[in-house]
Amino acid sequence: MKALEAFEAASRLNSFRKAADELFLTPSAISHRIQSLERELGVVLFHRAHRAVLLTDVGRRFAKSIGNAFGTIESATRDAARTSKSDILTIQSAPSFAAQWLMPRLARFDQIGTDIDVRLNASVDPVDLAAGAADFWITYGPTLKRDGIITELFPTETVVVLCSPELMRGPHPLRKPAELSHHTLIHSEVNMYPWREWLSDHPGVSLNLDRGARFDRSFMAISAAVDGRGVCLESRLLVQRELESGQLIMPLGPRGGQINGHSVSYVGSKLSLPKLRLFREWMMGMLNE
Amino acid sequence: MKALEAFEAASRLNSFRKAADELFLTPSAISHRIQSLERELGVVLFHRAHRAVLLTDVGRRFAKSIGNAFGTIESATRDAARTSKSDILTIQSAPSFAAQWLMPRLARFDQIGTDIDVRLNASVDPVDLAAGAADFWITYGPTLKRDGIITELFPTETVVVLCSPELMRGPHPLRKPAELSHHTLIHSEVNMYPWREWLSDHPGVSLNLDRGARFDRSFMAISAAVDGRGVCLESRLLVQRELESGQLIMPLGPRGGQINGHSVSYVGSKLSLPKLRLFREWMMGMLNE
DNA sequence: GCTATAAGTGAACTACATTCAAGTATCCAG
DNA sequence: CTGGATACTTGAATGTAGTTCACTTATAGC
Repeated sequence: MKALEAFEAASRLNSFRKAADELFLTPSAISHRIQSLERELGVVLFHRAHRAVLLTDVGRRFAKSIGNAFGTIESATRDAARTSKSDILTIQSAPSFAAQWLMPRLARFDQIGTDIDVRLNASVDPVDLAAGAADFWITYGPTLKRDGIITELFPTETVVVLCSPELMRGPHPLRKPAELSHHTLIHSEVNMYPWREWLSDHPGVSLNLDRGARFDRSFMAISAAVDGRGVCLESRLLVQRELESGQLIMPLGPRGGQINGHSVSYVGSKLSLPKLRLFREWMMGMLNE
Repeated sequence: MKALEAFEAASRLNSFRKAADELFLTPSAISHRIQSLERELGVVLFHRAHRAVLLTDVGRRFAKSIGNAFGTIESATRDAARTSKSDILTIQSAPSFAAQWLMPRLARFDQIGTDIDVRLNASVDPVDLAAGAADFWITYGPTLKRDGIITELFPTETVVVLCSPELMRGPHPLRKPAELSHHTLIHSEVNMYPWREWLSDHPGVSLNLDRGARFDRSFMAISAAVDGRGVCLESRLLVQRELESGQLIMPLGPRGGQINGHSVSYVGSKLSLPKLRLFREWMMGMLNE
């Protein structure tokens, strides 16, 4: 093994002395190494001439292969060394969950010392888990079953009415469902529990569902509500941060419509990989907190 | 370096214990080696789980490259080890010189301990020395100069009349040139000193040049003479063996026509290769003996 | 809860590679 | 032609790096 190292250098430099210099050894060491290699192979690798060494035919062929091998080893070593984390975990997530839940918590995952680098793609595009396009796929809404793919539902989410605390200090503080009529409704178009559903759970309240702002992403609706532009109806899962910081409040209380919106899918057999198991465990733990 | 060996085995077998068994070491040694490799690279290569190890992402990538590199090293080692001689020297030679001079002497060249394997092609086809089709090209007759190609003339050859000793015991022993008329002439068609030339060097002798056997290769003419089928006119260079063994004699004495028939060509710059220099020296030495 | 297995740790040892010193061979300069 | 310089070889002495050992930790199966 070490003999090969010496041979590689000596064959490249056509000199034991130069090889010795390169490997910070004495020429004697190179000579010993090459000799042991020649003994092992039963073949003369160098012609010892004048005051130089010259490769034999086998030596030249051997040097070529060994040179290649050392090249790949070197580049592989460089590649490995410049990597910081050992594992890369790719997550494709529904944009709102990514923005509202994952992103704020990912820093904490980095800090539990797992040496895993998380790549987060926020997109609604379908992803081919089996092909390895991502390790986890977090979706909102119904999912389809596939062979080998495990889909786990998130804990049941509660959809509540949310608004900025500023709004309570305005001319029409919101204390009862009926008072919603004084406020701008913020609609999330893909929401599984939209204002229409809310209305049917609150008979006696009448609202004009045509007015208000419409967004196709929940995180935009939430952002609008934080800005005081109206009242939104979103899952508490997505607004934990805003509730904790006081940017949003639940004017009609913490109760609300129950939905099973989010789920996470992954290739079942890949759960043996530590990076998958660790992340799944961490995320499920956080979700159930 | 040794760490890579351990890593290669461990990654392939997914177990330190099995890697240890394969390398005739203790699992502890593998553990130390892998750890030093991980320290060097600054990257975790294996997840240590339960009672097994599992490659990380970088580990897997690294293992792939290292595996390839070890594969080429192994096959190169096998190739080199199954070679017997270190160098292969390819000679293309005029057929008669190959058969009559080279072949009988090559065994002696093998025995001077140069670790060179000689491949001999007996053919009159032109050979592209510059392209490495052969190391030496031995030709008979005129040669053309080319850039970088050195052509050395052989020592002057003497062309003599030759016949089987049997012929001397027949009804017409051959003692004077004029007595040739009683014998069958054997013609070598490519000969530079044919019977016609011999005749003009021996005025007063008359021979019918149309009769007799004709061969396009000297070695066939010589063989015919050995078989007692007639008298041939060949270079002493090609019949040394037959003269020594007594299969042929020079009935009219050792003097004869002087020609410069054979020459050897080679790429000048390749003479620095020991195999070329050694063979050229050996052959020139033998020719001048 | 107990046993068996696999890997991790740190100290002690040992073997092997390296160095050292002397030798050989070749080349070049005076 | 002689003497110095260079490059590799050789064999013994040395020193370090890699291995083993004894023990620990952790997990899985019974």
